[in-house]
Amino acid sequence: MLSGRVPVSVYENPRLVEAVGVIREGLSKHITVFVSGRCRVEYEGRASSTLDWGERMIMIKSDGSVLVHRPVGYEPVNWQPSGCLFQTELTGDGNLKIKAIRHRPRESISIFFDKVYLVTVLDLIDTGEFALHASESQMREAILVKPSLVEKGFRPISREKDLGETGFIDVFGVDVEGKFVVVEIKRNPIGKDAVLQLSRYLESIRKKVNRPVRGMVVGPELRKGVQPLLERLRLEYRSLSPQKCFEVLRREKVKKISEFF
Amino acid sequence: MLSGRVPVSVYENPRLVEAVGVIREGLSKHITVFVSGRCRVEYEGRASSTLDWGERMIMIKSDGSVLVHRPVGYEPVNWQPSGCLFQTELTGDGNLKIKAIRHRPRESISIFFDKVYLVTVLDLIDTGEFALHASESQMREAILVKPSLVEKGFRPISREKDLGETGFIDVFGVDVEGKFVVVEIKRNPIGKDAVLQLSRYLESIRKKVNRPVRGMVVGPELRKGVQPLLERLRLEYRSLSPQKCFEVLRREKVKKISEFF
DNA sequence: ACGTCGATCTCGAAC
DNA sequence: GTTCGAGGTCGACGT
Repeated sequence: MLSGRVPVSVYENPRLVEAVGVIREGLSKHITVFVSGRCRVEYEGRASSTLDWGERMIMIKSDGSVLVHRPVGYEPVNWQPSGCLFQTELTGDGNLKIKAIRHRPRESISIFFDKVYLVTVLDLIDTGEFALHASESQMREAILVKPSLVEKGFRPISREKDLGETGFIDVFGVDVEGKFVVVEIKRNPIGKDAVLQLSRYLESIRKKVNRPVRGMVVGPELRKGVQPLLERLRLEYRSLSPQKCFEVLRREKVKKISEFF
Repeated sequence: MLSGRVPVSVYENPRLVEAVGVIREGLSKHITVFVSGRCRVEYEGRASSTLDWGERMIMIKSDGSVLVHRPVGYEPVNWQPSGCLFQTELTGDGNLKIKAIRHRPRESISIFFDKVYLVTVLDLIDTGEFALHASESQMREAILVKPSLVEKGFRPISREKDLGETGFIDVFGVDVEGKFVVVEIKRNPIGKDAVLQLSRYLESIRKKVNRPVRGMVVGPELRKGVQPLLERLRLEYRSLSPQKCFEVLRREKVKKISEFF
């Protein structure tokens, strides 16, 4: 913790005029302001909305983003993405008004409080790294690191091959007999859409190369009803879980570090 | 306010063991718990993620949803949708652990605090109505109320017509000359995807009716490059803003009320 | 239960 | 700057 920094300051049941001062000061310092109280909200922009009086929580972050949260629900009922400018004031009829405006697109939300239960000003420091594992691109990485995840003897030639209008191929390679293999990777259960997409890719490639090309979908499982479609289109399926790929990449990382020393 | 209800209770810089008690009590009462402190987060489920140590804000709502917010960014860095079950405890190495588990899909997040700056328990009541104006379905409503928004003499026949595998038509009707008109409504600028979708709908309908059918996209504007595609496919465009539709519906509402009295 | 579609989607990358 | 696609998308609605 930095010397002298007070991470959290709390103001309980402030008068509205006091709350205005605290909120303005927090916003001017570009730190986080958390307000709870009775309010109504108006939004005007890409759409427009009104939210009648009720008790809620408002979070204003240092990057100028705003969240209005009801007591239930994962999503904020009203919000503003980062980059807002703020006006905080007492209105003529004695409410506390916070207005957040952004440009491009031009939109604003106005929050009117007639009672504030709590204002918290938070000066937080967060440099911790966030890492999401086993995404679709990481599954591709894992296959390039360890091609046998697809099948024994598989050798990748290129990744993310551009087919022009048709789209991209996840992995393109040759099998143990030298036949081309087009691999379509999915992190989620494979549906008909993915199979048809692969089918379109194959059609595009077969036009160009004029020799046998295998098509393979790779993912954690097949949705039901997809197997017959695969057979009809003469495509193949290889089971591969994101977790397995994560393991492969983790081992590779360890290997690289031990080679380095 | 309900007699005796204390909307907000604040605990500043509690010892972790005290924080455990307060959080458990809040969760058991199914009210909102807000925690700020130094923490790390692990997620395991559809994907997996790790978030290293840093100072953040955690919101746990009465419906069992969880949000982990960094000091910047509109979106939570980690979260859990509603319906979670919770375990709150001190770990062997003296951290405060909050674990939120949900089933279908099976996933969990674990939040480990080594310092808690603030625990706030909020017993909020929020019955205020939320109204969003000028959605896509409201644009359809407006067209049914006032068909001339599409063009003079247009008469709607049906809405949300099912085309089986192809999808749905927003509005289907006849023009002043009795020709069929298929209307595709968009609240946002119209891109190629919407035009191609309309084109597929038309193809499907023309097979069935075997007489002239006009296709029209209706929305606030055309994305650039879409005009040539419209011309090539012999489709039409009619400008209509969500705001205009909102106005039409508002006037209709006023009219209905005045007819009632 | 599963699948499709819209969203004040948000966010990031590519062009 | 705009456009395009992915997301632990979420949430609503229909089957």
